[in-house]
Amino acid sequence: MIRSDAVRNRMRVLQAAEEVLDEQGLSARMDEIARRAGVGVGTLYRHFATKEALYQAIVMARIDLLLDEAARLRSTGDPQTAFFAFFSKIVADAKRKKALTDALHSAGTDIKAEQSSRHAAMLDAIAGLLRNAQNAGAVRSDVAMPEVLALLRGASMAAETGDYSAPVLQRSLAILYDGLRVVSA
Amino acid sequence: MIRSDAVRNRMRVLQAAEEVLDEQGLSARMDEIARRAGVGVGTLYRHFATKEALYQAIVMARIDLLLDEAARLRSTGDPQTAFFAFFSKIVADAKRKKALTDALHSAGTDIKAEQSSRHAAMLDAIAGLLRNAQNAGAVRSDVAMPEVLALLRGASMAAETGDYSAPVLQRSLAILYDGLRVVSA
DNA sequence: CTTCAACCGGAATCACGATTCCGATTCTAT
DNA sequence: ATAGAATCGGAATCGTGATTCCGGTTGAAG
Repeated sequence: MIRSDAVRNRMRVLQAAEEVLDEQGLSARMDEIARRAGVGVGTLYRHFATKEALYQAIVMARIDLLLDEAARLRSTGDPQTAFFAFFSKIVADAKRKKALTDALHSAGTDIKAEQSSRHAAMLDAIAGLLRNAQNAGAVRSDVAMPEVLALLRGASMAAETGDYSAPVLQRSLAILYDGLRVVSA
Repeated sequence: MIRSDAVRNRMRVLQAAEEVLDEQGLSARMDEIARRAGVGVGTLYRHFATKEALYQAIVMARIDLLLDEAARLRSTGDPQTAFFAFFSKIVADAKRKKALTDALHSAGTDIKAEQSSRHAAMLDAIAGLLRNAQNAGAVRSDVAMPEVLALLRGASMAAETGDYSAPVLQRSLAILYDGLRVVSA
C-alpha cells in the first residue's frame, strides 16, 4: 500500500518544483523547492533521485501539453494559421516557463529514452504543421525544418531572458513570420 | 618601473583568457586559463581581481572591434547592406566567440561604468545603421530598435549554442532579413 | 654584485549547492 | 491500541571551482 502522505508530498513537490523552475530556470536550488513544497530535502530526493530527474519530469509534462495543443491546432484551426499559432505558443511558453527551451531543442547531449521520444514527437508535430502550412501556401516552400528550429530556438531563448516586453516580442515574431511567408524579396 | 615579466604575463593571460572564454564561455575555469597561459592562478588573479573582471576586459575589447566595424560599414558600404552586414557580423561573432551575447545586450543587471558606455555606443551604432537603412528604403520603416535588439539577441543566442550549421544559420538570417524588408504581408 | 620590492606558483581555503544519512515520525494493517 | 515498514526532516557530507595566502624567485636600481 502506498502511504497517503507520500502521495500528497509527491504532488506538493511536483507543484513547487514547477513553480520554482518556471521562475528561476535550471539554476533554482533544491532547498528552495523543498521549502516551497513544505517538505525536507530528503523527501524531495526520495521522490526524485536527482535534480535532473525532477527537471525532466516537469519538462516532459509541459511538452505533453504542447503536443496536445499541436494536435488540436492541426485538426481545429486552418493550416494557414496553425503553424504560426503553434510557433507563438512555444515562444510564449518559454517566456513564462523558463528552462524549457534547451530541453525542447537540445541537439547533442545526453538524452534519455522517454525524453528522446517526446523530442521526436515534438519534431514530428512541428514538421506536420509546417508541411500543411506550406501546402496551403501560407509558408514559403523553400524553408525546411532546420531553419525553422533554429529560428524557434532563437525566439524562445530571447523570450526566456525576460528582457523584452510582450509587445516587443509580438512585433519581433510578426517580422519573423513575414519572413517565413514572403516569396519575393 | 613595471617589471618586464609582469607585462609579458599580463599579455599571455589576456590571450589565453580570450581563447578559453571564446571556446567555453563563462563556464570556463580559471585553472584552465592559467594553465593555458603558462602561469599560476595567483598571477592571473594579480592581473585581474576576479573572473568577472577578466571577462569584462575581453568582452569590451571585442565590442570595440565591433564598433570599429560598424563605423567602417557606415562609411564604406552602402546603407542598403550595411545594416544587414553588421547584424550578421554580430551573430557570426557570437557563434565563434561564446559568451559575448549576454554582455552585449543585458538589460538590467549590474553594469559598470565603462561597460555601460560601450553598451550605449553599441546601441547608437546599431540605431544609426538601422536609420540609414530605413531612409534608403532597405528596411521597413515600421520596425524600431526594441524589436531589432530582440531579434538580434535571439539570433546570437541560437548561434551561440553551436547546434546549427553555418548554412542553416545563414538561411535563418535570410528569412529574418526578408521579414525586415517586406512592406506588405 | 647586492638589495629588496614586486612578482611568481600553486597549495590551502572558502563558498555554495547537490546529495547522502540516519534517528524521529507517521501511516496502514492487524 | 500496537507493531513495524515506509516516509520524514534537515544536519552533515561531498564536489567543484573561485579566491586567498605566503614562502620562494627575479628584475631593476645603485
